[in-house]
Amino acid sequence: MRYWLMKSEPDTYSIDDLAKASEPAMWEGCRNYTVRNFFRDSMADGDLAFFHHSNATPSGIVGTMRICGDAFPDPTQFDPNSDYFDPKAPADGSRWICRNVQLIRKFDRIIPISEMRETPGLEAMLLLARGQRLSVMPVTEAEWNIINGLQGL
DNA sequence: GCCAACGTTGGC
DNA sequence: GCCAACGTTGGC
Repeated sequence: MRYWLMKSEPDTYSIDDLAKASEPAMWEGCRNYTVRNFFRDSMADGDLAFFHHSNATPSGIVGTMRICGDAFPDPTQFDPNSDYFDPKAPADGSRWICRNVQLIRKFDRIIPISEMRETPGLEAMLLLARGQRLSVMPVTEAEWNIINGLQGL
C-alpha cells in the first residue's frame, strides 16, 4: 500500500467536481514523464491519495481518494478536441497513462500549505520542497497520518 | 501577475 | 547526447 498526493487546479477540476462525477473518475491529462512512470510502475489498485488544490487561495489538501484498478492509456491524448491532445502520441497509447480514482472523502476544511509548513513531522514533505512541481508525488505513511490528523482539528 | 525553478524540445 | 531556448508550473 502506497500513499500519494495528486494536484489539480480547482478552476479546472476540483474536489467538488470529483464528488459529482460518476465513479470511478479518470485522472486524465498528466503530461509529465515522471508522473507517467509513477502511474505506470509505482501506483497500485487500492493505493490512497490526497487531493490537492493548486493555484488556489489558499492552495492545500482538500480530501482523500482511492486509486481504482490498473493503469491504462489516457484517451485524451488521441482526442483532437481535448486540451490534452498529443499529435505525437504513439497509437499504442504507451506515452500517456492515467488512473481511475474514487473519492473517499472531502475534508471538513482545507489544509493549507502554510499550515503544513508549520507542522512537525512534515518538514520533508515533497510538496513543500523548493521548486517542486510534480503534479503527482509520493507521500510517506507518517505524513499521511499526520495530515489526516490535522483535518479533524 | 511575478518569477524561480524545472521539464521539454530541437538544432547541432 | 549536449545544452540553450523556450514553455509550464504553481506558490506567493
